[in-house]
Amino acid sequence: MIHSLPQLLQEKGFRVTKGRVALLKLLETAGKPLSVHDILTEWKGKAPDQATLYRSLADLSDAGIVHRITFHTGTAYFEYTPSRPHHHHIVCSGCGVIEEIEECSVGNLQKKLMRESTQFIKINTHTLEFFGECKKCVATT
Amino acid sequence: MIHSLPQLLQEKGFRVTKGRVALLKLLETAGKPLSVHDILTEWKGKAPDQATLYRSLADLSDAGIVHRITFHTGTAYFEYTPSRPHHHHIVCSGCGVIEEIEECSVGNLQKKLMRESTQFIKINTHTLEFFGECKKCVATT
DNA sequence: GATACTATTGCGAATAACTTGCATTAGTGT
DNA sequence: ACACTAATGCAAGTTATTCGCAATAGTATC
Repeated sequence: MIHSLPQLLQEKGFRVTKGRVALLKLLETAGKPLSVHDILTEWKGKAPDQATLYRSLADLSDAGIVHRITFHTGTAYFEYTPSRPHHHHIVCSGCGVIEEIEECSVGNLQKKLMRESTQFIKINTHTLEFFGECKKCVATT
Repeated sequence: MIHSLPQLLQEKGFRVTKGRVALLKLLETAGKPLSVHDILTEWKGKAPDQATLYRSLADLSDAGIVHRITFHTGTAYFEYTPSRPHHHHIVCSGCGVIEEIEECSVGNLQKKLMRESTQFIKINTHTLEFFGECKKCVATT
């Protein structure tokens, strides 16, 4: 870890509050995307208000410290980004377990699109998610 | 068009109702993904109840006649599938305009994942969406 | 350390997207 | 024409997320 979490917040111009440090620590430790619901239950009693949570996540997301993903269910998940580079996921349609995929092979396609598109000039980002069934769920079907 | 819309419904075991035929026709004619909100406003007065709409779309989606996509905003969009093969989209972050992408280069990655994943045995589908800025929006920024 | 300035928080209510229960309507096969 | 049940409409409920506003707590300055 290059920066401490408080440093990271400070550098991005945020105030170093207990809540935000704890939120980042939680996301960092989780090592997988968490939904707001996940975060609230993980935190039990001492959880911040959900409005605060949404606002914090929005701010941190704008600053690039966390990454917001939306799976096909439509609910948002958040990941701590500094420690992990661009990557994607496979989600199990049965139990919802998420596996991380390091490889991303869409770079070339993206370049090609930018050259060929009639309407688009700039492509900022992309999402790529796979859906399937994990061993457990295949076994119980 | 190989099948008429009523035939299509019938073959999949659905009843041929005015509403569902009209819904399919709307989606087919639109030629782009529509949200439930889009559909309701497009239809103005004679629109079906939204509960009916959601139920119909779920049924048609299960039957593979329409395809459900979720962009990063979290709201669901629906496309008429029979006339168009597997494809993806670029969405403009400014105005929301959607362009279709024919090419899909993730087949190899998907095969590789299935071989290498420790948890996943089966991959059913994937989503790939690009986000960027269209000419108009780049110009006005 | 006291003070001022404003980002951040908590609380309550509001909104958007979607779902469910149940009685009614309308396709479908006989 | 009749029976059977899928499909619909209506009202209410749920879940995810946002907003307004007053209270609180970092931060910089003195």
